[in-house]
Amino acid sequence: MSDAHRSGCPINLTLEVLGDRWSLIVIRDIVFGGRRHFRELLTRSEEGIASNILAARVKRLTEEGILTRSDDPSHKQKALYSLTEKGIELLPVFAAMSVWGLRHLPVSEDLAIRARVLNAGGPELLDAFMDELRAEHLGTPTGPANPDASVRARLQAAYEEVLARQAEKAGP
Amino acid sequence: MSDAHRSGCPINLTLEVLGDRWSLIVIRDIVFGGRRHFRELLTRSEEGIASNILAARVKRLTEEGILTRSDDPSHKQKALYSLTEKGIELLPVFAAMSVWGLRHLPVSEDLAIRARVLNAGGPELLDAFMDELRAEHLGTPTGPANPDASVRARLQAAYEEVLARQAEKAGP
DNA sequence: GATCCCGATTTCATAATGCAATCGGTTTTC
DNA sequence: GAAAACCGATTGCATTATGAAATCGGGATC
Repeated sequence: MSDAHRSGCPINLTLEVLGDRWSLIVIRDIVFGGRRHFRELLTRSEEGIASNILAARVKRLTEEGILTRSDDPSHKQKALYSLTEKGIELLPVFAAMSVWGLRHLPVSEDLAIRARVLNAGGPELLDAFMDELRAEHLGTPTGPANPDASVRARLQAAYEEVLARQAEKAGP
Repeated sequence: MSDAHRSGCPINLTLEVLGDRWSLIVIRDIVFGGRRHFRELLTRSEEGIASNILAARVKRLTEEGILTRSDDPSHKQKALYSLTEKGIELLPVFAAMSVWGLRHLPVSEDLAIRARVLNAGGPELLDAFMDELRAEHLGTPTGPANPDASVRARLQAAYEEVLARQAEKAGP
């Protein structure tokens, strides 16, 4: 990482940090997939990231203050990756990208449902999700009247429902 | 451009199209800078893009349906690049990235002011800007009661005001 | 104590990036 | 009407980033 920036434009600086094919994929899997360990990110990735690329990305994202790395108390050599507030606040970027991809690119229905649900929920659902991530990753005490079903669980349920529907359509 | 996608996830597909250091810079200069010609994009770029990179990007973005290329009637060999609706609808992505960059990265005040103004205007200003871009790039008839000052002109004015203030502070 | 799993690292090939010079053509200048 | 400037690229070449596959040493498991 060079200390010299191409320009001080917010969009440019954001691209210098996240403008590649993998960084946001890794963060997406942590945010939406609930992955916290290296192996989870490596093996349960839709896109099949290579281990050296993943290692480089988590290192870089940690240096950039988007992730933090800590030891998993239950397993001495297991690293636990957590989002920082800086990382959690990428959620609106994901939301905007999802809306665009949903409208203009050939998304598969099963993987698109999460984006659809998240978008349909509006800013309120987005905020609720961010609060949930803060509780999970920062240890922030949960806010007033925590809903019984977490946002991620709701997104996951919607995803699995689509999968089940596709399976039953394909062959009973 | 390979036809095989890594996955059908909206975020992944978006990254496959725009996930590099330059694509969004080029589009940003067209959207916010009003650039329409190759030379303008090449020489008036804050970040100093190389001509071969720019050529590759405008070609790719055209193939992806984000830009269109046409002949400038006033100048036989001048190419005019226009945004498509697909390109115009990247504006919310820029907005989200700007907000994040503004909050978490070392932006320079002069280049940040546009992002601040656009963000302060909320969804209404964003929509107005998108309508303006449609009129400019798609030839769409302007909507009801077109405001006398265009959104881009307002952003530009704010930018120049900051520049002037900085100049006067630096040396009268 | 053999085996498996852990977060990486090494090796090597390919692709992207970046700089400088240049292209064939058009338009402007004097 | 010749010279100069400008147009959107393209080429050649060096450097850097990316990526796939195999592998690492150390702990955990049984």
